[in-house]
Amino acid sequence: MAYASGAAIGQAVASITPAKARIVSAAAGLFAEHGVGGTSLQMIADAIGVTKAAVYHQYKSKDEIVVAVARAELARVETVLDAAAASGPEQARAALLTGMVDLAIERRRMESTLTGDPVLNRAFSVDEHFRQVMDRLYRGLVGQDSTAEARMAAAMLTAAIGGAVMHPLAQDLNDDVLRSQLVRLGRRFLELPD
Amino acid sequence: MAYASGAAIGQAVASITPAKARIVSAAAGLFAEHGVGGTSLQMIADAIGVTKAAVYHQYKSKDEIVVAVARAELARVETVLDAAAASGPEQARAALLTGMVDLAIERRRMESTLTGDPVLNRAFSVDEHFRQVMDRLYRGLVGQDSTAEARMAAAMLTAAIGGAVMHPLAQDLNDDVLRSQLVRLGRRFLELPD
DNA sequence: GTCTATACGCGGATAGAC
DNA sequence: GTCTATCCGCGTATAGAC
Repeated sequence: MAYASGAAIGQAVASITPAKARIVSAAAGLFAEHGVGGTSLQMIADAIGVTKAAVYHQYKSKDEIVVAVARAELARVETVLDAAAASGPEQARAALLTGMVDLAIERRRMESTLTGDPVLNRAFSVDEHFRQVMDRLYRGLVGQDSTAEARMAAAMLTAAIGGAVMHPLAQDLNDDVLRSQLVRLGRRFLELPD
Repeated sequence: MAYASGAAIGQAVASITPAKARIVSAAAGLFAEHGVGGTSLQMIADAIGVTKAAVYHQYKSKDEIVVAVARAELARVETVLDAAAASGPEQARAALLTGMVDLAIERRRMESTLTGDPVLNRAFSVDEHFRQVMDRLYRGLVGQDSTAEARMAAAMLTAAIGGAVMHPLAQDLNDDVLRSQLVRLGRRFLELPD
């Protein structure tokens, strides 16, 4: 399959009908569990109790569903960025850290797919809007300077958060413990005071 | 597909014939690029220039190939652990850190699949031998205590290293810069002296 | 160890009725 | 919006010759 040009990811969120929303929601969960490649339209259809044809009536291809899921997830990151920006320049970094931690915990299962799935990643990596959002995120975390060290710190921090929530070692920790530890330890990457 | 019980992953490394080694090597590369679900036996066969049937002669199912790949990768982690242990208790943590960094850089492209692929992850997470190796790894990194914080620190550090090497922000850094930054920031995270 | 040939089901995708 | 029915290709897997 060709998997859509990432350009579509960044488009304005089209009017989402309830039927489409159900599909995107179900698809997101299945992608998280089986990966994009391991999720069939039949599985998505079954999950919401309709036939494949009904799914196809909403989205012309699996590709479009992938894009819709990616777009929805990206929107959540933007929400965090906006909220952090609104909290003022002083607390922006800390707010960004806690916001990203919350987001990662919320979608715990999903996280690995979002950051690791080859299909999703390829779609994302060529998408301009996605890059802009990520750029905002990294700048918010490490500041304006684009030294190798600053970039690596941001890379490691986001990878650490995303990877830790679904890590086997963290499986038996409840969300609250997980959150507090992630925020606390995450500060070490940013060299923020405890 | 049923995907093998993880138990098989931990079995002693069977005598690996050259034919099997070629398959495992090709499969590992393809898994990294397309994910496990996105990789067909036809792709593996094509990659090494034989037919599907020839592949099936070596491994009775795709499942077995997945297990073999996982086992091979786990063995590399064990090698790092053994080397670190041999370096003496004083330098063990630092040696472990640099060893894991080297390993991650070596398989840069591969890393996301290893840590993120749902199929691989599920096979791993129920595998006893895998857990033992990971236990050794995180004990080596954060010490004997099994507090939530220690476990989270180990999870975050391994995720950070694995995730950072394939991170968009690190894409334009050469291996040497990447290595030194990872070790430096990793040490800071572990609160080891510079 | 590798091949050709083949079975069988599932995946994505479409047509047309309700 | 959803259905039934159908198409086609590819995926896994097996049999048997060389």
